[in-house]
Amino acid sequence: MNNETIASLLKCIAHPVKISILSLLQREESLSVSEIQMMLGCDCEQSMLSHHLIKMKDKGVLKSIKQGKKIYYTLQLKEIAGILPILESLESKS
Amino acid sequence: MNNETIASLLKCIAHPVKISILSLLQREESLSVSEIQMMLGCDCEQSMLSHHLIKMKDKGVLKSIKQGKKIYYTLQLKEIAGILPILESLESKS
DNA sequence: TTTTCATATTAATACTTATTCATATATTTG
DNA sequence: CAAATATATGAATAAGTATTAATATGAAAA
Repeated sequence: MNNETIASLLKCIAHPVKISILSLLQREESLSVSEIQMMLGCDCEQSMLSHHLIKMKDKGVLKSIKQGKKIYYTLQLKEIAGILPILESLESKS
Repeated sequence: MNNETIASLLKCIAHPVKISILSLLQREESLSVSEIQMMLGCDCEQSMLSHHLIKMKDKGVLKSIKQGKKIYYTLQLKEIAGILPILESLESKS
């Protein structure tokens, strides 16, 4: 991946709610939108959440499959799982 | 680090030129602004570069020391060095 | 076959960030 | 001290992104 692409990927996930979503999907393999919403504890409204998910899907970070009226999202870029723990373990400075 | 802080850190480095700067500083330990500018091969103008460096310094990603009329920048958040290789080794999809 | 449930889409607005340009500051050199 | 060098600062504008609200779609249930 070149720097251009790396930057646009980071931009795409650089949002607190998106980070939370990624953490969830690291542990759960596959979750429906409404499950994610529950787990986020309503600090994200339906349409906002949908926007987040779709953007990450477009960038190839997530993928989704439809099952009945639900849509299940999964980590597609598994390597993301590698960078989150590094970040989480940092000392807070700002 | 909480998700809020992680997000703001990622946001801060999510820019192609900033990624390049970080790569350079991973290999070189310490570089002056003008050295960085040379190495970037003029796809970044003086004041733009200065803005980038200062923003990363403010977030604690870089630190700087002054020596004569030059200012040397160094990686402060060394752990960044851990996430770049992961990203660089990804297959390009967008 | 109408209602309900789960999610997506669109458009408008508000916010944030990037970029540029002009100028300022501090240090060294002649 | 004047000129040159290295970098920072600030303000203006442009460009991009987030947020919200209203509506649409599509599948299942009644």
